[in-house]
Amino acid sequence: MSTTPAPHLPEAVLRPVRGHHAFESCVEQLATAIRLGVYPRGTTLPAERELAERLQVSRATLREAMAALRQAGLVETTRGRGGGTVVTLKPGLPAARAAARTSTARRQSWLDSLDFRRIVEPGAAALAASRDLAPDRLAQLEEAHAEVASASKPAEHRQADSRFHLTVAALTDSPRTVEAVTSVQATLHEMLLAIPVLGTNIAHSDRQHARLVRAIVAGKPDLARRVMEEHCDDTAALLRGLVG
Amino acid sequence: MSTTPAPHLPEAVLRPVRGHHAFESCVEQLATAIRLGVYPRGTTLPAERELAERLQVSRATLREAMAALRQAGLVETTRGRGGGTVVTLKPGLPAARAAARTSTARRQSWLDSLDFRRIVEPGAAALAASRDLAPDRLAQLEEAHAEVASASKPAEHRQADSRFHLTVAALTDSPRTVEAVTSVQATLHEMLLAIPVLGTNIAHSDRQHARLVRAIVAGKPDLARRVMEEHCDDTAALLRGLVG
DNA sequence: AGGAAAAGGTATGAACTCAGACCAAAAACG
DNA sequence: CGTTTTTGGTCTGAGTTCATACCTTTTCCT
Repeated sequence: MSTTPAPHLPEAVLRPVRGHHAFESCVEQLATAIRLGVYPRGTTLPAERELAERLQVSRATLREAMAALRQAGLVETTRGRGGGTVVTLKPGLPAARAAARTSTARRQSWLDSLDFRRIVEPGAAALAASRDLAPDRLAQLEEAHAEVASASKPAEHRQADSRFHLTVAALTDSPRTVEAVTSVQATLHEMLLAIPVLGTNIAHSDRQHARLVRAIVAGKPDLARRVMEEHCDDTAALLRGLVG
Repeated sequence: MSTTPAPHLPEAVLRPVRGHHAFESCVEQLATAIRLGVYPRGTTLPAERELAERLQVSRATLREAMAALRQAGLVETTRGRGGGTVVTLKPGLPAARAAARTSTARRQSWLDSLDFRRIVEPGAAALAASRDLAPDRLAQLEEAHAEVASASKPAEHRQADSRFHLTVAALTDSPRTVEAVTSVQATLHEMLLAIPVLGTNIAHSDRQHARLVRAIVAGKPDLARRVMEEHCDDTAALLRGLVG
């Protein structure tokens, strides 16, 4: 009477429920935002009550997360009006390297991210280019690009690059797209910190960014997608060679 | 000393931590899998212990979710060896319609899903077409397509259609892609249940499915992507007109 | 018939999370 | 200079979730 469904779908569809330990999710999100440069060194995070509201957790839980960030040396906190929690992390080195040898599972997840990125970021670029963007939004894009091009130290360049990609995603006005790109950039950031940086790669990458900005500003979705695809392919080739 | 970051990124990047109430996430995932036809009527769900393992929750929590599904009339449970939990939901009507008028937030989320889908599903189709697929995987695809084409009642067709799209996603072997498509299909399913079905649309849709299958089997990523884009655009136009 | 195995059903104590109220410090404001 | 306001720090009781046992029912196999 009871049959079994074709096995390939259930296996693929059911995924672990994440978010036990709400405070871990908070730490992960905040640490990611800080490492990707959404909150650069020296900036102040939103007040605890506001952050708790945004992340939809109780302040108690958020504070645990903050304590963890503090202990990890990512932020420092001062009390009283005008106080708050300030980012102190220097962009380069820290954390993440701890798990020295990358496990097989980790590697699988990394490679998966490269595939997913190749879908999501070009799609986001095309969607952004198809939007009718107000001048101030285009200015955000140009500024993000200028920051990447002008970054001197590799670590700063890395953060500026993440910010640039997130800015492109934000131009889509699509929350789910932004979420996907954020997630992908977090993994990518992790991978890039694990390999040496090459000046040639950075220069090459910057040229692609410039082309991408032009395509988006000109409102050419197909071109924007192709440029971003090329960009993803180049990064992926580099990473697959060095971590795969 | 403490500056504030450019405002557009934090706003976009920080998203609510989901998964308070682990059992709600379980209910959502299982109900979605059942409604999308991953577990069609009459099939048996995996044993509680196995499901708990898969979803990474305790059995206690999973059982609460099962109780909810049981109470909602989606499943029935029998004890003892050979027993288990069987899907009893008839594909068509139930649930979801409760929230009659769609709130503005809901509508926003729906429109966002259409944008995100237009990125993810064509990307998944292209990736699937670029894989070197074993014959049995192609057979899964052909079978899923045959099920869509041969479904007589609209409700069954709807489930078969979801299964077809999930099968395409599964061919990518990319967990994150499958997750994205699953999520998108869940929202889409909800939307499609809220509008009347038209025979012409179904026939049109089936032709696009057929073209898609040919493109994937032939290993033509660009073609597969274009076909899927067209398919998404057509559905989106229909839905935007009827729910927007 | 009689066990072994597989499935759901039950129970318990520890840990986590929540909401809300309240305290303390420090800057801004009049 | 003192009051107000903003911000982090603290506490508490109720509700969830977890891990880990153990029990009951039913079927399959010898």
